[in-house]
Amino acid sequence: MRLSQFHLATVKEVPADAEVASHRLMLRAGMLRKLAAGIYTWTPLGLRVLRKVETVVREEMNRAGAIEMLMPSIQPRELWEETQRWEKFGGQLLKLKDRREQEYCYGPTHEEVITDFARQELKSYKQLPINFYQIQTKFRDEIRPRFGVMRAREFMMKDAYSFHLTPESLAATYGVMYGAYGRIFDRLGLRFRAVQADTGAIGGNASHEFQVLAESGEDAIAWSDGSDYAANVELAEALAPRVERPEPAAELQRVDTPARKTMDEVSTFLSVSPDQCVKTILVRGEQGLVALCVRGDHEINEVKAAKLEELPGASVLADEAEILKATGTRPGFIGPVGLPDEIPVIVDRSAAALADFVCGGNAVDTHYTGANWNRDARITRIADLRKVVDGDPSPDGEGTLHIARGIEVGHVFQLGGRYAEAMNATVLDENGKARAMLMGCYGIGVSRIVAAAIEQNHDDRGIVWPEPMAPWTVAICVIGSRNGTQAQDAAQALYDELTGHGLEVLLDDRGLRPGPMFADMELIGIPHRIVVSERGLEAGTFEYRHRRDTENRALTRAELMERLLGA
RNA sequence: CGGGGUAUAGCUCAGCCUGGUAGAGCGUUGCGUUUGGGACGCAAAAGUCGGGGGUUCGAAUCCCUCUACCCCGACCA
Repeated sequence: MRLSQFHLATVKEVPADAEVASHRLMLRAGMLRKLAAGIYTWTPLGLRVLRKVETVVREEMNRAGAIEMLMPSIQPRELWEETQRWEKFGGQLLKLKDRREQEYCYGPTHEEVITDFARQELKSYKQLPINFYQIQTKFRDEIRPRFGVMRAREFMMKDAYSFHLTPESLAATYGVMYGAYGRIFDRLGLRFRAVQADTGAIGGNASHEFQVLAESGEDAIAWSDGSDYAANVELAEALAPRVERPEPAAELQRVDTPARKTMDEVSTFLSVSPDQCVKTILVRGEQGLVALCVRGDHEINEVKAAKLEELPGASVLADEAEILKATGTRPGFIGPVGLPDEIPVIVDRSAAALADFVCGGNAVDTHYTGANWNRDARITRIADLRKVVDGDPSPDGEGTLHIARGIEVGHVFQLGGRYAEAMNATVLDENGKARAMLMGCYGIGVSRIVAAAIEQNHDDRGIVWPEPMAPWTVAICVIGSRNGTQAQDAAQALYDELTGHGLEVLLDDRGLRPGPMFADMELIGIPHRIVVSERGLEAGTFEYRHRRDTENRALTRAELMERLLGA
């Protein structure tokens, strides 16, 4: 590509509210233009990168035996009623009406559409297993879109759906997809981890997330330094402490703690370490209020809490009025001692191992000290309720957990029978009996990968693309082109030769001064840069510099070819 | 959904508190100089100050309202 014939749209300034590196750099490099909140135009430059990612994904999906297709982005309400997700999916579902008042949504995912397709197309177990995929624009009406395409509302996604007669077949395809995902992120040159994950709104059994490691990531992942265990913190199990609960040694005592509501305030005021305190929160589930207790230095894990049998369905934090009515106190002073009998008290494993602890006094401005389970406070049940923290033992018994941040770029699920059953998608088995199919689903955030790659690969001059994602592999910069055609001719010849070898080359023939030209090439992150100048030509060399280098090196044409084309 | 903020030239922003007829940098156009790390000079084009309403002799500026965008929170007591 001759740059004079392209639309390169780099800019010097970027809005003050572009916070993360990838967002700023994508705007500066002119890959993106914002159209509305969470909705972006991909410029010609941005699209080249997006296509690179798509290509790798497509090749690996095909290699793994998945079959590409394309489903509509607009989906009828009726289909979503069949799985009850028209209501359950929540505010992220963008709903639309046509001129006849028929209702639709813009697809945030395609389980319903593919299952509908499958129930019409697949009739026999002999057609199974089969795995369909598409690469397509999706829309989720995020509460707070941010960080550019990292958390956009409209985004590009690859989604695949497999169909099976048996759990063994599903597990086999799941394994194949898991392997394909690893290859995709390896090929793209990303540092990532596959972690055990919660299945969330989509539902199902086994599930892994593929997380690109980055400080700016919105997800927290727990990994063990003694094994290959890794899990989303939502899922990571917090083991019970190895020590037995000590015998009570202190008297239960009510103490005044005026206006000390938070754990920090209480522990400072009473000079007691937070790990000798119990904090209690009240949540309202479908069956009434439930008290959840964790140690003062721990936090409740909402995903784990939602799985408690005492809290079926949706639950929310109790409001002040409810708390006052049930306990006679306000938030900040709730404790397990003397709670009404009808409120179940679910205690985290670590909190349950405490003796002589501090907890809320169930009266405004008071706490208890010297409280003990059983003697002073009921335990309905002990459960794993808290988020794991750095330094916890690994759930597999090997090593210690650490917390890292990641950007979720892929997610694989074994969905099981849920959707096929709800939508009556069956095939006949060997005995001629109709059986609901089992499903797997496998997503990759194609546009998010572009942002994630930049988070991992940039410096103060701009983007440093992993080669497979770069918009071009080689940039040729011409210096002194106004003074004559010698350098221009040499650059053109070099361009022709490299292009002839199948390289994607960008020839900067804009005739700019060197400063702006180099700055642009570095900003947009082209891996290899060659400078063609009169000076070099006289010496019989070209000037070469890799994007990661800080020094130029003078190479002969042969040396240059060897470097770029391999031996 | 709650709270806060912003909206002024193509872009990034100042001006608003204290009302008096519109500014800067970058970019763009023309001419000249310059040509190895975001050059310089001269000249120029470019804004219904987000929309609507009000107060006032006079509104970018004060008030009301609508819209869009951004930030924080919305389960840690």
